[in-house]
Amino acid sequence: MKAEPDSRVVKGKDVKFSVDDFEVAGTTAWEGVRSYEARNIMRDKMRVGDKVLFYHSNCKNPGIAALAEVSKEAYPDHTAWDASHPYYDAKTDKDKPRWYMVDVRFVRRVQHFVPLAVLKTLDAHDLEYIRDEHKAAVKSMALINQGRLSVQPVSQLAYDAITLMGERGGFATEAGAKRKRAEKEQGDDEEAGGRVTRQRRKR
DNA sequence: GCCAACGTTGGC
DNA sequence: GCCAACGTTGGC
Repeated sequence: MKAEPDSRVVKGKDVKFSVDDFEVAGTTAWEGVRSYEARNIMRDKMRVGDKVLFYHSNCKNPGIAALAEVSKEAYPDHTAWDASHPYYDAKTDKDKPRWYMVDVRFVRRVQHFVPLAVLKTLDAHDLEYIRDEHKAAVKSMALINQGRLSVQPVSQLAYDAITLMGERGGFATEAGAKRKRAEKEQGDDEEAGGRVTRQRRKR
């Protein structure tokens, strides 16, 4: 589930909700979702106790910041009927709720923030605790392939991969990852060069 | 600030 | 119901 950690004013109200805000709130109603696909996931799939990854979105360093869980199943999102609310929807009436929300309970921060940039380049990071099936699961995440969906399903394996990363870390910053990739490329070149040299010597 | 991806709107 | 135009999301 994605939230924006940076201040952004929509219709006179700040829609910021960072991991700090979440920790202070403890439990929060996931108001303001106005996408049918995201709504359907909340309404039809989410059940009390389901694990949640809390994601920092639309910010300098997007990624997973905390673990949470569903604490109340879907009920109508009343903010859709509040004309002063940033996500007011004039076209929905109270007799026929269109938008729903669930309650989500903060569990804990991840020890190591898991940047989207690292998830996108997992292959380059060589984490000893990440298996190929983890990599494949992360690669097929909606987070990577369907950037706009703010509430989305996570497979068990992708969840395992991300929680492991959150516990164990060991991945470099993005700058570090770039350096590592560059080094790897250079190493490959030298290796290739070495082979050519040996072949030449043989001849 | 740019722009790709994707959702919504509205003319026909 | 098609689809072009337009708006929004959100990473970079």
